[in-house]
Amino acid sequence: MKKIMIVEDDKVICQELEEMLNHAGYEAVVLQDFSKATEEILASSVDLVLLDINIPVINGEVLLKSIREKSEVPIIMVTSRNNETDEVLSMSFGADDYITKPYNPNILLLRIGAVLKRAGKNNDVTTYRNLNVNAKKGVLSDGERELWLTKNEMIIFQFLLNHQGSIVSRDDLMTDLWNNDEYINDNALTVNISRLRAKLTEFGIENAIETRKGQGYILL
Amino acid sequence: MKKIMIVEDDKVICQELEEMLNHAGYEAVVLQDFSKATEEILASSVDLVLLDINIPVINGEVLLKSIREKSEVPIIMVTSRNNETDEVLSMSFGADDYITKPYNPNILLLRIGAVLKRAGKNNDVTTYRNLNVNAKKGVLSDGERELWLTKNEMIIFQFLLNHQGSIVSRDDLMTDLWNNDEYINDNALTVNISRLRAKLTEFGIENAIETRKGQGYILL
DNA sequence: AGTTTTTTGTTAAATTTTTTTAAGATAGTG
DNA sequence: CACTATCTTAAAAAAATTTAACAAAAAACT
Repeated sequence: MKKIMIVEDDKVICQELEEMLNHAGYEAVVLQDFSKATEEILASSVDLVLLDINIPVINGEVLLKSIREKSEVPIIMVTSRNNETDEVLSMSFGADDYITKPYNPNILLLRIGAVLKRAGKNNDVTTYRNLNVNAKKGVLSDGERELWLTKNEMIIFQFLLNHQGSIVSRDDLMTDLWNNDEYINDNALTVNISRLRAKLTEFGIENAIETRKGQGYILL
Repeated sequence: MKKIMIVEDDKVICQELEEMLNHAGYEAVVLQDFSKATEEILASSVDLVLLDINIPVINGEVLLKSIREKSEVPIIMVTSRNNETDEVLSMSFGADDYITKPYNPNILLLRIGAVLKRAGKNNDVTTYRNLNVNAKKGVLSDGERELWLTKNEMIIFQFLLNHQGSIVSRDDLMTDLWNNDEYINDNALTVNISRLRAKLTEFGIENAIETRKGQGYILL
């Protein structure tokens, strides 16, 4: 479950947000002590921060910049309508999105979803067509069956997935796999690709990985 | 220069937008005929579409969906403030962002910048006439068909594209291809050019690469 | 620690795709 | 018209990739 940190001093709004987020399937956390905001947020390992620009003790934009120095955590700024330059500034300071108060709850949820989705590309669980790809467990599943990928197969698949639709050179894949530390027969890659393809075929996914001779591979 | 298609029926707003975008360094294009909107947009190879949800002839959301079926081109929806569900719906139909009318020009530019930046990570796509030349995918496409180039064909085409309108000597091309490492029959180049021409012809593009005897080739 | 199983890398032969070569045809130029 | 640069086509060659079988290494188990 995704964890969202609410940084907002109005107790009423805070509670409303908390309820709404919990109701929408997130785990809402409210920042208590604004004086140690940066530290608390960094330490809390949340998936997203909802940050009001008007908070006591520390200015919202300052906090934004200070978080950005240390972390890439997605941040949505909450700005007040009467100050449009806030929005412009926030974005250029590294916010992922902003929303003006008072906001429509549906839109807020939508934006949270969009930002998380964008950020989630660095995550453990991704999907490919009808497959769930769980990197941590090293398993592919289509709801019915599960199939294990070996370490190398998963490395390759993830790399292709992160570059889906683009040609990925064999060199890049080899660097990703073996980091050029040791010399490895470049056919080892071919064999691993071949094994990955065989597993995808077991799910009925064929020709997902195309060969572009002389250029690399491309995941369709 | 990034090309932006404006889909909007209010002539005044259209002109304002056009000026603003041009001033900001974009190339603005205004859609003229709403009845063939999908086709025109797909064929125009723009980098972004600014799509008003309230347009005549075809409903904005329908158009959005119809474009999305064929293309990944970034789309920002322009919605009216009094109808908030539009925003929610648009996003779920595949828009990359939306903005409510009346909008702050700075914010619009910011959003355009953000969306283009996000999109730009996926492909370094250039265009040639009605063709998209996607180096990462190694394909040419005209919206309908896709055709991929081999390594050498892509090298040549990119080189010509980078020097479009100028004569490129055969020697330069050969250096670009083989780096003068080894001796290669200079007819190899001719054959490669010939094959590239054949592929362009499949898109109906003929005489794009002209021969200038004794001097080289020129891409028109 | 020793055994078994799984994963990974290697090799060699087979296959596929791309590139080069070669040779005759075509077209521009003086 | 003669000369040369370029084009086209098909066949040959080269390069890249695939596959299968096996060996080595790593991991899991007893």
